[in-house]
Amino acid sequence: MNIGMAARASGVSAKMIRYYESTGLIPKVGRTGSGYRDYSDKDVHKLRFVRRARDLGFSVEQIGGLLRLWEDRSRASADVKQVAMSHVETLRERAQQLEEMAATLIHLADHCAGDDRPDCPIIEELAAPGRGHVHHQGHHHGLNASKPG
Amino acid sequence: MNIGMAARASGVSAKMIRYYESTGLIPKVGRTGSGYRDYSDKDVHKLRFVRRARDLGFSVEQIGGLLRLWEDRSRASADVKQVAMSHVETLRERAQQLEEMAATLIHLADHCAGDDRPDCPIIEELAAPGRGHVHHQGHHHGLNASKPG
DNA sequence: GCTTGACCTTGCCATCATTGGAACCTCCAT
DNA sequence: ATGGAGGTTCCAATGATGGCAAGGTCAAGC
Repeated sequence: MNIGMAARASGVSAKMIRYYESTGLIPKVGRTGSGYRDYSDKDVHKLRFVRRARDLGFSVEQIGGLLRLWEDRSRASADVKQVAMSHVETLRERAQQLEEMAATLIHLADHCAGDDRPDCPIIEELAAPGRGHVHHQGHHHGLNASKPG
Repeated sequence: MNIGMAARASGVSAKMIRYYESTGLIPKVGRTGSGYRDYSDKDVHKLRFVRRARDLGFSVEQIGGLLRLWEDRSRASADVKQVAMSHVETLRERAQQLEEMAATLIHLADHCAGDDRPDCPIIEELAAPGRGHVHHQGHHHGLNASKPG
């Protein structure tokens, strides 16, 4: 099966399949005589696994761990559960931080008339860290890069 | 004031101050005879504004808009409020998606014994999209890049 | 057999915010 | 004068993905 077929069947773009292969997340597949990658149903199965884990917010690195767990028939279900629950915690922390930001903004906006006058407590609060509630969490990096939708 | 001082006073790293200047988010400041950037209290004020807006999850691009609104004394408070509320909505959507992922994982984990036996519905569900609840949202990019903590 | 179009290959660039490092220059205190 | 702290520029990397370009390949139709 060509990479395009595998992409359609797995929901992982051809681009990403090649990327996953290049990073070692998934093993190199065989090639046809002319150099085309050749995928088996089993390969597609693995790609679907990756896709679903991505949909659940696991990083590619974490998925590497999940794949290893998947293929290790002797591992305890507790090992998998531990990874899953640890990820749940991370997800919830992120969600809560986003909601805290939203709450702070709502709070600021509540005091803004929202009419055609220029006075705006939102801007003023951003400009002058007065009595406001803007939580500054430490390094917050790439927070905006998360555009899940 | 040197860039290091300005960094400490604003909470924006010197590195990022230079970056913001290079992208035009903040205007170029004056230089001393020897080429050092020289910051006034007003410059630091602006940097603090940027910092606080970043803490609230605004993108650098959005902050550009906020700075323009800040400096436009004739703009209506409604304009600011609109930007803020629109951002609130974005934040809440992201938060909800993260929570949906968490809920799905919790659901899977609920059916996992979490003991030393290998049978694990979490892995099985990832492997075989059976009756599960994994929501696959479309493009979801950079979801993991958001490591807020 | 030749053309056409769809598909594959590799490789490089862009994103977004941020950090790190190298190589070099400047300031200040000893 | 020397050392160290801190400034300057430029380049690279992160993570996951999309996009584009130049070229090879395959299958269908003429």
